[in-house]
Formats: sequence, C-alpha cells, structure tokens
Amino acid sequence: MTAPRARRSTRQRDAVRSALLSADGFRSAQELHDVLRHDGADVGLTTVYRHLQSLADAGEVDVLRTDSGESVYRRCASDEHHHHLVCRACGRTVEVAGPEVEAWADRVGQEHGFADVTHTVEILGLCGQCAGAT
Amino acid sequence: MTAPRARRSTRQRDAVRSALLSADGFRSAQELHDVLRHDGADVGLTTVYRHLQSLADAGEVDVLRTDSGESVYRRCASDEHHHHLVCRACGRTVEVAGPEVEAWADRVGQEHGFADVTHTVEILGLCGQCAGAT
DNA sequence: ACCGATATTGACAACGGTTTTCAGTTGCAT
DNA sequence: ATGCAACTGAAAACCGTTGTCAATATCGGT
Repeated sequence: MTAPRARRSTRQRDAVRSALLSADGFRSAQELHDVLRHDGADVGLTTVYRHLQSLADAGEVDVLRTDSGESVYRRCASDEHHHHLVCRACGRTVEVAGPEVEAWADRVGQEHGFADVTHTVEILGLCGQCAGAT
Repeated sequence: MTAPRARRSTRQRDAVRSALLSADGFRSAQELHDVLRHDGADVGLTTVYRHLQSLADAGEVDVLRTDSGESVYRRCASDEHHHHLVCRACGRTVEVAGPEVEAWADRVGQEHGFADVTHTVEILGLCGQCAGAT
C-alpha cells in the first residue's frame, strides 16, 4: 500500500514491457501472462497485473474495457491524446486523432454547465482482412 | 439458457421498470436493488440482474460501464441513437446528439478499410451543482 | 565484493460484481 | 380449475482482479 521510493528494474518488468511491444493490439493481463509463459519468461500472474497497472499509471500504456468487463492494455505509438479504431475480430488497432471530436465534447460539456470535462471515444469494426475472411 | 417463448408480466419486472423511471441517472443493479427493498418491493438481486439484462437486450435501457467495471443502467427518454453527458459526482445525465461525431467515426472507419463500424462515446464531467459544492 | 535496507515477487486467499443452479412459485391459455 | 412453461430467489459457482505475506532480488553505500 505504501508507495515505493524508487523503482527497480527487474527481469519481470522488462518481460511485461516487451510482451506489450510485440503485440499489435490490445491484450488482457491473462493473455499477456500466457504469452510470457509460452516464451519461457515465467512471470507470475499477480506480477503481470501489478506492472500493467503501474505502466498504465505512468501513462506508458493505454487501457480499455471490453464488453465483458475485462481490462485490456496496449503500448501506443503516440504519447498524445488519441483514440482507437479496433478490429472486433483480431484486435488490430489503429490510433486516430479527432480534433473535431475533442472540440465537440468540450462544447457539449460547456453548454450544459459541466466542468472538468473528459471523454471516452472508441471505434469498433472489422478490419479489411477479417471482413474479407467471411 | 433457453430463450423463453413468451414474456410474462410480473410484479418484479414492473418494479424494476419503475425504479429505473424514478432515477435521473445511471444506476447499478445493486443500487436499484437497494431502492426496491427500501420501497418495500422485495425483489431478489438475481431477479434485478435478470430484468436489467433483458431490458437492455430489448433496447429499453442503456448500459454503461463505470471505471470500476460495474454495469450501470438507465431508461433513456430518446429511442434514437445518442450519447451521454454524465456527472462524475451525482450521476445526473444529459442525453446528447452528435451528428458530426457519427460522421467522423464512420469516415475514420472507412478510411482504414474497416467494415461494420460502431462506436462508443461518453462525456464525463462535474455538473453545475456538484462543481459549485466544492 | 559484501552488506543491509527495501522494493519486488508469486502462490494463495480474499473480494466484488455477475451468472448459474435448481427447487418452489406464479402467470396465463385452455 | 388445471397444466405447463416462465419466473423467482437463496445459495453456490464464476471470473477477473486485488490483498497478504514470507521469500527473494536489486542497488546504493561501504
């Protein structure tokens, strides 16, 4: 519960980071855990959860919630604020900017007297490959 | 698991419906259960979950996921596709339309070769009352 | 290189929301 | 009224996630 005074670099943390890097879409903690085990990295599931959380807190990874309620993580190329176009079938993800959406959300908030306005915007679809494979 | 062939009208289903109607924002299953019990309606938690799910499937109520991962439900005034401006503090909700956002999402999907595109858009903030009560 | 302080790890248990189970109850068509 | 299928709800199962805590690993100081 007490916050660490310094962050140490460990085999496990690096393993989680690299597993994220080798993924091309959002992955759940358990999926990443499986990948790591398959690669022989042998990192505890608890530890995977902890690092994902800490990386998310640090802004190194983006977090989304699936319809089933589980959290999925992704190391995004852009550090800027952006949104995602995600393939429902394979998880492939494209990072997209949407200046007009940002403006719209802020304006709507203001019009209704809301302060401290944030928003969540995600686009789902079937990517070219998955749509073709019908 | 087998789908019912007919839907019956019961005291419990009506109770859940009316509890939703008297709420002005999104409510969790457990909150609704508490309200019902407080009103002497005495409906089982399991039953509340079942009806919320069935009402959601029928499109009678909208469902959102909170940050903590729990589902919250609301009977919306509009049957049309719309989004929500929700107060982080009190849950008060305003239904908003966003034609430009719809267009933007569709365009982004198309540009990247995605088919069957849907989107989720929610705006969060502090409503006038809650922001003032700091 | 060695030490000691302390951050990290991981098996396991606990947690919280949601779903399933199943035996008893109730609505509704006949 | 009667029968059947839908409905109910207490309890158990489920599942992702977080807390516990003893053992271990890291790293700055020596």
